[in-house]
Amino acid sequence: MKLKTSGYSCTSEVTLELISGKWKIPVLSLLASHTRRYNEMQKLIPEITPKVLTIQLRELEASGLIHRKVYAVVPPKVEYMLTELGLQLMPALLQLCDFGTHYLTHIQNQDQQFVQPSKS
Amino acid sequence: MKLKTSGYSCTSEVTLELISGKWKIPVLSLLASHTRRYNEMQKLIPEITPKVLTIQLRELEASGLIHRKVYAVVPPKVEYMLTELGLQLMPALLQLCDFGTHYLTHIQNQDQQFVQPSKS
DNA sequence: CTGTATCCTTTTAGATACTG
DNA sequence: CAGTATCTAAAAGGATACAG
Repeated sequence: MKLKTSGYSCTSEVTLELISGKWKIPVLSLLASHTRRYNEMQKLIPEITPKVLTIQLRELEASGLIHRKVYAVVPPKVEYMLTELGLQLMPALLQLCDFGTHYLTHIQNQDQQFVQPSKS
Repeated sequence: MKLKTSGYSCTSEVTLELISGKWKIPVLSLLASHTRRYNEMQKLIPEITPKVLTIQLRELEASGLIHRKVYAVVPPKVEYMLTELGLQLMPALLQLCDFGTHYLTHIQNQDQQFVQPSKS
């Protein structure tokens, strides 16, 4: 996932590209509060396979949003954490949450219009 | 692209799903300022093929972000515009732009560190 | 003018087994 | 523990031609 350097109609596409990937948001959410180890994330997101987890982590690392800290010990120990840049992404992510929440309630209320109130 | 009703770890994933698609942001950007006709958008985004443009428009319509207004005339006339909900998405989109811009300058400055200043 | 239909390529993710 | 390797499936997008 190398970021294009041109051809964007809007810089929001850059951000979108950074967080596009089925497990990027779950991973970033985990790292928002804690430093996490590989194994730990696998357990917290049981549906993700090791291959895909590795890919998502490597892409986030390559884009500079997270840092991979390797300890030279046996057995291996690797910690992942947000970078300063990754931390700066959080407000935008929160706003996406806000709209997502708004959207879900909006959709729900739309449905309600077609539900007949019970005439008790 | 039917929206899942559960299984999100965060509601930002809902929003992300709504705007994921190679041409969704360009389309939304066009509609942010004007009502647009199909043909008009094809000309403004020349790289998009009619099939894909139709798919993206239909998905945005299905998710309630845009409205498709059909005039019963010959030759056909169809106008696309943001819904109220689509309009409410704009602040989040702007914040994605902000971070995207910030990200690009950040990356650029990182590169600069490896450029040796010329010793004239 | 506003699309559809068909075929093909690319991208992304999942299943499963294995390794330093 | 922290990954790789291989194979397969599904989703997304592009090229091109055609239709009401």
